[in-house]
Amino acid sequence: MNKNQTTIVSLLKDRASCKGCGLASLCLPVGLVENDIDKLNSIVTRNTPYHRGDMLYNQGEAFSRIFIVKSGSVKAYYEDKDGNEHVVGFFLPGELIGLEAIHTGLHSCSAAVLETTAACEVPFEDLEKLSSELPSLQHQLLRLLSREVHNDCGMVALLGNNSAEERVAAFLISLSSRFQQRGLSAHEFNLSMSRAEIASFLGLAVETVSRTFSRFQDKGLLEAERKNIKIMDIEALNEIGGLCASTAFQLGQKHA
Amino acid sequence: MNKNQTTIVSLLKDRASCKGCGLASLCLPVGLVENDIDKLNSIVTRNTPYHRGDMLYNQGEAFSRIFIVKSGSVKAYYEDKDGNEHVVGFFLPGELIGLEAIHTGLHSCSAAVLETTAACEVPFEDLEKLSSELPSLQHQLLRLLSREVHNDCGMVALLGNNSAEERVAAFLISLSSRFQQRGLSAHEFNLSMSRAEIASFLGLAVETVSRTFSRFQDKGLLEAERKNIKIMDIEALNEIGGLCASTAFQLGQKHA
DNA sequence: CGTAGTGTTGAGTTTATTCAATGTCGGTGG
DNA sequence: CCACCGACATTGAATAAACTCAACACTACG
Repeated sequence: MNKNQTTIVSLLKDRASCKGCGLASLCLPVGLVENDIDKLNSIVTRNTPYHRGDMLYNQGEAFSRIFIVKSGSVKAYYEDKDGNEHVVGFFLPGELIGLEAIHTGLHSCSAAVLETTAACEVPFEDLEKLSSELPSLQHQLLRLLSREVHNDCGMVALLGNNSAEERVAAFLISLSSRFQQRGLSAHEFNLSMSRAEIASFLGLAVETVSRTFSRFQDKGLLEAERKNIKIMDIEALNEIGGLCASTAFQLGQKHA
Repeated sequence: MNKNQTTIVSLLKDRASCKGCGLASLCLPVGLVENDIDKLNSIVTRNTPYHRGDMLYNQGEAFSRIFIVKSGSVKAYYEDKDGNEHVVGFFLPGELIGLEAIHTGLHSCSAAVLETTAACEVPFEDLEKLSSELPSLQHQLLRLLSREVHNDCGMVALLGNNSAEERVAAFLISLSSRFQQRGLSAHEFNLSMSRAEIASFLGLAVETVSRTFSRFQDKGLLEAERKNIKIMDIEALNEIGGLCASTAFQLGQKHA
């Protein structure tokens, strides 16, 4: 991981004015003063918690606002003409949801909450307006969009060229590093998504994901007890999921 | 295709001040007046033509500027630790190159010119500065980044869930529609990329791409004479490469 | 306690891959 | 001008990886 990618959350987490506001992702690492943060705060809505199955938005819906995950997790998925669901990303705390819709003004996928989740929303029009007043906010917004592009490129490379084992390893490493970034354990965590959702995201069959978990377990790389994952040998996983390890690609992570 | 996605190129192509300047993609469909376009022009460098094999930037290099394709084509690819090349996108006229690097400040992939190509470059720092002065330019920049995110989501969905035939069909349809957007024929065009590059991008073996072309030809869907492609039955191809047809996803197209 | 949802495991099949051979185009030099 | 070479493309046959189908296990929840 790049040093200057250090999440803004950690940099701001003890700033009284921003503590727990969920805006950390949008506050530039440097540059946003208290006064600016107040302005940002004023356009943000803090919603009551969402629950498993709640929708942040639906495919085809008009785009008006983006969401920032404060805690919990969300999946983005696309439903094809036959009604099959295809997961295109997972969002963890600090990540932005809905950026794919700016350009058309319509959401091309749906966003569903995976577990009890706190998220705030920002009307995009207001955010855009504020961004032109605050160059550092504009900069951060561009960076977050770019990060998304970057991560998606990594996914394209992974899906295009890697085996089931490599995909699963890369996925686990990505989650691990994202949890670590938020100050959580990099070695033990809970999966909020089902095997089927992981499979869909990685372009594999459920059975293949399950088998791969088992094989990793047999090799002593991890211990998987349903949703609970304990990574025992992160080095070895890194070796297998080499693509993202060897580059700046950070898979599955949708935003900073 | 969405009506309000109409390319800016077409909207601006007979504006004297912007004609052939390559900036059409950045000029907001509405909102940028002559004076603003002059400002934009002043930060843009017009390079002498590039030739097959020329690099716009290399993986790992520091990010400083973005490129806009005026004519020709460019591939973006990522080289893994074993030296294997993985194509992550193709850029056609009007599209922006290098956006993936904003967030880290380093290019995570390389951009190589596929045929004689004209492209201009814009220092990103200047572009960012100008964007905070011109809200409509900021808006357009965000839209272009979002479009990239959107398209990459489509690629993830395609690579994750579709067969070789579906991928190749979707790829051809994407090219066709992009050529059409630029006022070229949607039914007959030249591929500037090799079968190997297509295969890498679609996550297939060269042989599979070749066989798929042959099968489409046998079915009368197209006539492929090496680089020259004639699409005979675009409806049927649309049917096969259904993913992108049924949604707003526009595969492989990196930017507006 | 039973049921539905989710996850795991096994067996056979399918799809795309790999390996290998052959064909075609475009350029270069005799 | 033609022959030759290398890069690229196509085709065939055998292989391997992941998929599908099917059965079974576990857990959670009513």
